[in-house]
Amino acid sequence: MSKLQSGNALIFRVAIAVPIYRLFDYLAPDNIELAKIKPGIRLEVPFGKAKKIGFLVECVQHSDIDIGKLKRVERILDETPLLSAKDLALLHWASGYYHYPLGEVFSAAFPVALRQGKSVVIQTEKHYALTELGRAVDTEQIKRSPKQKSVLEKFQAHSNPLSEAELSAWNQNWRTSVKQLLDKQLLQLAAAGVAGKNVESIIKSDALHCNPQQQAAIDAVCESLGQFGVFLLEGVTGSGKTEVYMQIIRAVLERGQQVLVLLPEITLTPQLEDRFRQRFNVSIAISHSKLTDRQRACSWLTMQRGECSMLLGTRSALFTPLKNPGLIILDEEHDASFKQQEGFRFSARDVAVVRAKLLNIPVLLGSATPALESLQNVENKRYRLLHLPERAGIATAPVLQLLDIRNKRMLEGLSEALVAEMRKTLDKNEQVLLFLNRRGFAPTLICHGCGWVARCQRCDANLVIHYEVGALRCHHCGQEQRLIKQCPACKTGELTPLGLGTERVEKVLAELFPDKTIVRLDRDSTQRKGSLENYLQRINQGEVDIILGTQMLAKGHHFPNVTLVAILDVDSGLFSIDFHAPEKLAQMIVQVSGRAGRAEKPGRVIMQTRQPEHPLLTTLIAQGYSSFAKTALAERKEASLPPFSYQALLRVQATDAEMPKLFLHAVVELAQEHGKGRTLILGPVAAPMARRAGLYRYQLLFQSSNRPELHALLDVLMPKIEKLKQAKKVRWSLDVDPVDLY
DNA sequence: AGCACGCCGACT
DNA sequence: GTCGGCGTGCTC
Repeated sequence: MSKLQSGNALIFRVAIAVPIYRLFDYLAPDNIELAKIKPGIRLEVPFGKAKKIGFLVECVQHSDIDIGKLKRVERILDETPLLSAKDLALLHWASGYYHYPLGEVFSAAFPVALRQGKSVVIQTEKHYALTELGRAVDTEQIKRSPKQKSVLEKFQAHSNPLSEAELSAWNQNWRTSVKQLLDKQLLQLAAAGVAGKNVESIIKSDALHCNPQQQAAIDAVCESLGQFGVFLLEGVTGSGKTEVYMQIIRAVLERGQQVLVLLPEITLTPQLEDRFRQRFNVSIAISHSKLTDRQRACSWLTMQRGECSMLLGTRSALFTPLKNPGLIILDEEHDASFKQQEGFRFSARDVAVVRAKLLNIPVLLGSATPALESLQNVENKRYRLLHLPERAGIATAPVLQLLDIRNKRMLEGLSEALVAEMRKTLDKNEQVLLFLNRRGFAPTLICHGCGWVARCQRCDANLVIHYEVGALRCHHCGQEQRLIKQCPACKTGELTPLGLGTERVEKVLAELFPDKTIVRLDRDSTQRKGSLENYLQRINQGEVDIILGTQMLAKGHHFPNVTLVAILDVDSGLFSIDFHAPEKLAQMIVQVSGRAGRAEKPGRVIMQTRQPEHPLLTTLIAQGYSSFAKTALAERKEASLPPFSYQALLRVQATDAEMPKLFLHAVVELAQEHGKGRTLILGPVAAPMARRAGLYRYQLLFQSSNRPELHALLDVLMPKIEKLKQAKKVRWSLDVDPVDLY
């Protein structure tokens, strides 16, 4: 009976956001207009006991499941798909490449509200504009309400409407004032600014003059508008990358097309946003994790509808649909935060390239320190290199030098030579920036009497001393306990802090330079909202003499008054088991050195090292990043490491100490049954930190010189891994093209 | 992932 | 005698 019916039944194949490597078949709803049913539309379907939102993948005539057992689609949520056929193809590709369930990939592409099935007519963001009255009124007339006055001045300073997001970015408490100004008819609701074709309406302020290399880069990308091409824009800090971006963006906007700009971190969005807003007269949508779901949904929808021509966002904004795509820019393309580190572990850089290919548009990758993969792609002629070799204007590049600290007396991580250099700089009323990538006071608390060390209960790691809050903290699981005074093992020995953290350096700096203002910038000192901005402002106003900080200093912020940068402990990056470490270290050194100096006051970078002959350091200093990259790539090739081979890392963790290993042994067995071809299977081995947050961790590395072969093996393996009985007792995930191996 | 079903310890 | 622990299995 069911077989007879199956001949003409209409079946929907649906992707649902569950961690299952399979689609689900449903009976089509009754009375549907088949012409309107397109892949990508959202559906509400019964799933187990609950209802879920699914995405239509295809309509078919036949199901492998007995037709009598199929449930019926409850509701069709979209008239038309929210994603284009090309973007749907992108999601299919990503699901296949990252071996991640299609439903989850779809889910990641949609904003929260839409993946929960909300209607697309949801509140789009309101925009406000001055009325005629508001334009004409003198703000002095309302000086008795200073908040309203400042809001009105904000509007008068901008010629175009302001969105809720822009107002929130400017001042958190704008709503009351705006409401009062609306009541006074000084403000009105406005339509969002749409990209015009007319030049006057796009450009607000003039372009800067470009040097020939900048112009060549602009021309190269502009000639490629309307077709696929990958451009790697390599230029040091101050070489004028942003100006190149803006002039290309202008050309795209003039074609009436949209631009997607991706940045690695939220802290960098306001800076670029400001520069874009000063230049362009179009509305700019923003999308990053610090915005509310509603704000993100709004950005997504306005781009999808073509109501906005520019989107500035982080990794997760990559999948935002574009009604009229023209260009993708990915700034700081080497940055590891473009790789999602849990769940759907995609690389925004690599997916952006595939997306540009599908959309037939150019993609522009920018960096002062390109990823080795990207440089190899230049070598392969897959990417085209656009080089900006000098600092724009008259700025000169900082000088890098090694400071040999072997057998030198050290004062809490500072050599006498460095302190002397700091004094010289400070005496000239210039600022000093010290870089140490370890927060807290000291990374180890050891007993001088018996050798006991404060260890984390839940991780294979030492607890870090945080004197300021009187605590011992684990930087891996967040566990915290009171700082103890007496050794719990021998009860007699003296507890001594071992090693160096920013708190400790701050303390010694205060002793060495009692009359100088010191600011420490790390995760602990900038936790309060707005405090980083506050410090940065004080630094650039010259109220600060010495800046001390971690990784967070390496990105984006520029300190023109800093003329001396010191990297206190460059050696800790030289000896890592991860083959990516030298690349990361070189990038960090170049990025940090880019923070300093300006035209008339060039910066100097001192690196304290006990490895002054280390080839990484000497090559980087004597010949620059490009030469370092060549050497590093040659080493990778010699060792058959990426990008000369392809990797996927299977990670496992469990509360049970033995299960992860047993699970991976079962996986190896599966792979052997299937014939692994030329793919190497390395492991199982314990993860470099074998226990973390109470979980035991193991991993298995797949590596092949042939990418299709590797993926063919994973294609067969994944559904089988999912069905392994051991799989239910562990948490496992596959990381394709891993960027850190632990 | 959720959410049920299903067999073994401390409670009104 | 039940409430509920989380082991195991399933979702079209």
